[in-house]
Amino acid sequence: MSQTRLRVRYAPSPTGYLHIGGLRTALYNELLARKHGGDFILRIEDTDQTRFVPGATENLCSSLKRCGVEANEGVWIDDQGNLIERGEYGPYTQSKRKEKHKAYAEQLVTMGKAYPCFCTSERLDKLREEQQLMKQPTMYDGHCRNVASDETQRRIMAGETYVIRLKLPKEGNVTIDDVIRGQVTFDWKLIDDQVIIKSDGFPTYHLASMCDDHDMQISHVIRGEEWLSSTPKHLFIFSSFGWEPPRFAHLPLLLNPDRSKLSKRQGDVAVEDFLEKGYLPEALINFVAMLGWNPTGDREIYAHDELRSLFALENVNKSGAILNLEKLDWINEQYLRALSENAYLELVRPLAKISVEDPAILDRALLLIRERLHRLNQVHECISPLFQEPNYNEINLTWKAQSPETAKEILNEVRNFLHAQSKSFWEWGNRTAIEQTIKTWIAEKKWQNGEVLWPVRVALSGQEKSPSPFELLETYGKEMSLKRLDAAIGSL
RNA sequence: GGCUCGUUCGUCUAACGGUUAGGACAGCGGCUUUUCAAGCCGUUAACAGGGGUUCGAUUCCCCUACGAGCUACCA
Repeated sequence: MSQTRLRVRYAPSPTGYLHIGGLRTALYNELLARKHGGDFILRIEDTDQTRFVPGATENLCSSLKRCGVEANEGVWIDDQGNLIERGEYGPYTQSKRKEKHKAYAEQLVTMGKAYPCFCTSERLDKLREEQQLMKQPTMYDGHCRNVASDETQRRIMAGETYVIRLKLPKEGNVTIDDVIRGQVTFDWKLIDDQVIIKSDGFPTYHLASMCDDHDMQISHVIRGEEWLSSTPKHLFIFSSFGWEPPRFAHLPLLLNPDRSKLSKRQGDVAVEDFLEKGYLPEALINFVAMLGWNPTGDREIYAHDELRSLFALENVNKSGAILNLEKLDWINEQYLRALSENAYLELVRPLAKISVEDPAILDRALLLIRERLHRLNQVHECISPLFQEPNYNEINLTWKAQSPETAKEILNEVRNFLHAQSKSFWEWGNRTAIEQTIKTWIAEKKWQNGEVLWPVRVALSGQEKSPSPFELLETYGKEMSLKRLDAAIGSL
């Protein structure tokens, strides 16, 4: 086998957003390319004019970019949001290659590997109906397969609309050698004479994609399992031209909880929605990479670069995977915690969406809630209770059977004790010392921790469930802490 | 209906003929503890079924069941 350069491609259609399954396909392509020092190409397959969505290509590119799955060739979005193409095998937008496809199709016709078909869609519909009624396989009946070439010439000249279909063998079989699935065999007679040029002159996926793959010297076609059964047609195109086909690798599907093909109806599938919900791109990549493949089975967290060096296409699973969103949350937490304080704060500050007089206090609070966060979109709901004006009538300031009088008395003593503390007591980072000082003092007073700490904590947070009083004191500082204690005392 | 693919704890997975079938998430229990969260420790839980091949099958082969994909002038 010739020693060709490894070149892979991700080739989505611009019909909307980047699907989470598409992200995984793109990622596996990218991982393989990076692992072997090959090329990863992004090609846009926009041959279906009826499904084209304006802005979809930009969206696709920017979602990929945000996730760090970047092609080194093909369609690319620059920092200004402009689409550009780079590389020697362009154009990388399929509609711009229409003439090449048409020429290839005509070449197939002259070679006797394809033929023009004049059947109307009405005839085809009727045919399919009849076949279904008779429980026959629904296939094109070959009506135009053997029309004499001078007649087809005449009808084309007469302006009849037509499509071009592949003239597939009627006997024998093909076997494809899939990197992931091994050998898969199909009978030719069960494969339909696929349309390769539509009546609007545009090629279908089958022709366009394979010709482009050849022209762009793609060495491995890594795509979803839904393509497995059309691979024989693709192989036929390659062999008709005498081209060496790429290796094929069909990835298992991503599934809904009911095991059907993952769809929008059953939850989020758009990468941008996941990002919007506050999953970190690195976490999403990590998650999606583990859906169908794991380098060892005893580790869950892998950085993108590690994946690049460990990836092995032949070890990808054969069976589909349901998304375990709880695990995604967990992975996201791991990444959230691994962030440096500054990186975390910069990410999270704009999401607090509350106004706090002292920005330093807000930062401290943001750090305080970090370990309670699963997703970034929870920042606001987590942080805002800490800055709401407490309403002490709605919550229980007393611990267990404690009387309000006792609570009030204790809070008063705590207030005075705290008031008397030196400036260094209130410094950020002093949490452990704060705890120690207070606990020692409680012990000296012969109090129980609970009868002091519950009222203090509730007075500070205004919540029955909250971070510890020590953390709150450290976060709020002297002024805010005393203010809240006073307010609580006043309410009792 | 036809063709094709798939099937290890609820979920994601490890195992490439010999293991008490491992890990992770979730669940459950405990510890810690002023509450919650986190953390730590422990624990429940799987080879779809039946035939082969083999000294030995989760692993290889066949059948069945179930699930899925495809069956367009969509990709």
